Amino acid sequence: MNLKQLAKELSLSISTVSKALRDSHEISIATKKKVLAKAKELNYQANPYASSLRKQKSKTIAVVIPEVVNDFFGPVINGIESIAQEKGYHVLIYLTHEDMQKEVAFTNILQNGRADGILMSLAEQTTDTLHLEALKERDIPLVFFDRVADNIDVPKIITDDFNSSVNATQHLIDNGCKRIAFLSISETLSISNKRLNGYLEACKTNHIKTDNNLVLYCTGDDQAKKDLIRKLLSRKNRPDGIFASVEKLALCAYEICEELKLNIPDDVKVISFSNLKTASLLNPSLTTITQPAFAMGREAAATLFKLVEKKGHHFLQERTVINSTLVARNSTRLSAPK
Amino acid sequence: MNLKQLAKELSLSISTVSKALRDSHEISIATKKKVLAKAKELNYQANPYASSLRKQKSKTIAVVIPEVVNDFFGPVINGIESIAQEKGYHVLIYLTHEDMQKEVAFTNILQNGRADGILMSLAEQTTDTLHLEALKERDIPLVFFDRVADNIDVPKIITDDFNSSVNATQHLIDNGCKRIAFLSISETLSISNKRLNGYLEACKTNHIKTDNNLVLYCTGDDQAKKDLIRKLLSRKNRPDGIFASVEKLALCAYEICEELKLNIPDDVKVISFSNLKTASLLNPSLTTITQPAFAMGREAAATLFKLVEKKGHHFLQERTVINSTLVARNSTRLSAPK
DNA sequence: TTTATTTGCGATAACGTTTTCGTTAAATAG
DNA sequence: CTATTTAACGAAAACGTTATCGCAAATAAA
Repeated sequence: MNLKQLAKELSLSISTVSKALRDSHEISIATKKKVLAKAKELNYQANPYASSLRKQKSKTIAVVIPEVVNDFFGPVINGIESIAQEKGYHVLIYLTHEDMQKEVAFTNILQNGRADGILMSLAEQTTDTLHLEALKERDIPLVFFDRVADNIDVPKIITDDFNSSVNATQHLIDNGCKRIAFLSISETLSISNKRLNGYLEACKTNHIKTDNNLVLYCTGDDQAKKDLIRKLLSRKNRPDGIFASVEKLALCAYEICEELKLNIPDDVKVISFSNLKTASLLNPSLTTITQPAFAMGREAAATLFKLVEKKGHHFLQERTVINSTLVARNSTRLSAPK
Repeated sequence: MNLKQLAKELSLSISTVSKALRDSHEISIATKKKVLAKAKELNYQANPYASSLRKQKSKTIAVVIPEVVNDFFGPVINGIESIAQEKGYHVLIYLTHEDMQKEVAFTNILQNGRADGILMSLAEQTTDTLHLEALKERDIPLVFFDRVADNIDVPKIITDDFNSSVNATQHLIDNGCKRIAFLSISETLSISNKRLNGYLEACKTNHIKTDNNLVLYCTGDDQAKKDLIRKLLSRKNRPDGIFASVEKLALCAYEICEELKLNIPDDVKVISFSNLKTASLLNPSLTTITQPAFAMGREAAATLFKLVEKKGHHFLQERTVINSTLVARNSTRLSAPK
């Protein structure tokens, strides 16, 4: 069922039917009604590809993220999707699995207009940003969230990584930690470094010794991450506090502690950036810095749509910060003195 | 940058360039090389909408699921996406949020050829299936997974719901439960009923009394679900075992137990269909029936592509069953006799 | 040499929309 | 009563591909 057939059924021209369906003022109300009725009767649906081709707009956005089985990216997608639904947009999803090669491949694919805009959170491994510049050059609307590329001049939706990290570290210190390890995911990612800097700052303020051996860059697969953490916690002078910059690392730490029979929080306290739904049900419940994932998703999508719809293109804030909140639970509870 | 411009640069016709890019045998190797080189140089990317319009194929599949913040649907998406990536397909995602109206809206939208095929898992609330029949009528390839519509004649990827439920119930009984409650999500969904029947069967076999009051249909939002469970666990003759048919209900039960100061597993044992990554880290660790989510996603996608590519259309198995595994943990641990 | 066949390429017609322009007839203005 | 505008519609040209032809020239077969 296409316009041609519909037009024939109505004994009208294609253009009239098309205009009627789009509620053009050129068409009389009477014909509009007839057309609408017939369209509904025959269950006519415009071909999206013909439409997109002609209008050079696809009503589609692309979301490029590292993974989806994740209590941060999941709610972000919810946020994005909720706005997209309101606007009648479609959402394409691309998972990099933390692989920069895939990220590059996706951005290349997305240079051909398949999506009207792109929402993106970088892979751990992403170091250079040529592929992102290419998108910028092609003038494809782009918005980063969470894991942003600082050097690319597009809107970014982030949380207050530095301050949150200061607070998290302070929280560990306040609860008695003297030797705190920081678990990072990347040496290059801006978000990692901001969090690291917050940690370093808080240590400095509190005259806590920082040590390169206490900063772990946990890359690779789960096993590799766990091996690193196991080594850290097996040292003679192991840390008494762990600050995980992402959720997965906190869970790895939990598993290793169980394996090594280390008690959380008595032997080692754990705090993490995390949106884990089950944080309060863990053994022990996990103290988290919870990011406003859903809000970030909504904000990112809303910002992207402003770009796509070219309204005040140049007045968009470069970066939008939505604060995280620290939720203290048992994994950082003050231990009774021995 | 389009074919026309590329052709002009090469002093060739549009059709020659097009064929060269698609590696047609009609074109000499020499020209092919020239064309490929120029295309790479000018970073030419075919317009996907023009292509789709012409070929009546979009290289896109749609995934319609209830939610994404979920340790079952998340891995399923991974599975789907992994196959889609191999095949060079794009993935559209639509979230129903368990709302049948949205499910209907999405299926209507997807009747216009935007996607070459659809993967779907029904919403809790989905009762009638007219919207699904419509898809079938339009001959749009469709594959169900997990939450399937039994009466629609398309391939279905499921787990052994009945047997798994029998085993789960038996596990509770073996560990001392005499009075087991079943938490369901829907009165109509086929998957819910299969799981319920497995539970009923096991109870019958073991001469355990079943009682309508022990079967809870937990619909509505989280609060509503919790209210129902709270009421269940506050009864004078409360159950000593809970079988949650989905993960979320197990988590609600955990929260209510904490609220009511009920000890798991001593006061009440809990088992659940669940793919929770943190199941082993919970307090207490949760006994689960773990579904092969990733494999189901891959299988569903692979099946869909067979339909889309029309190879042996009619020889596809109606239903593919991939077994779940029961992982016993502390939430069902045999309690010491009082 | 003549006749077939193959090789390599170009013109052109779709695919189903949207949109710009005409074109007519009726309504309004002068 | 003419002149001009407006209202309502249709014809046709895009949008960027792909695929079906057609057509030479080159090669092979007779």
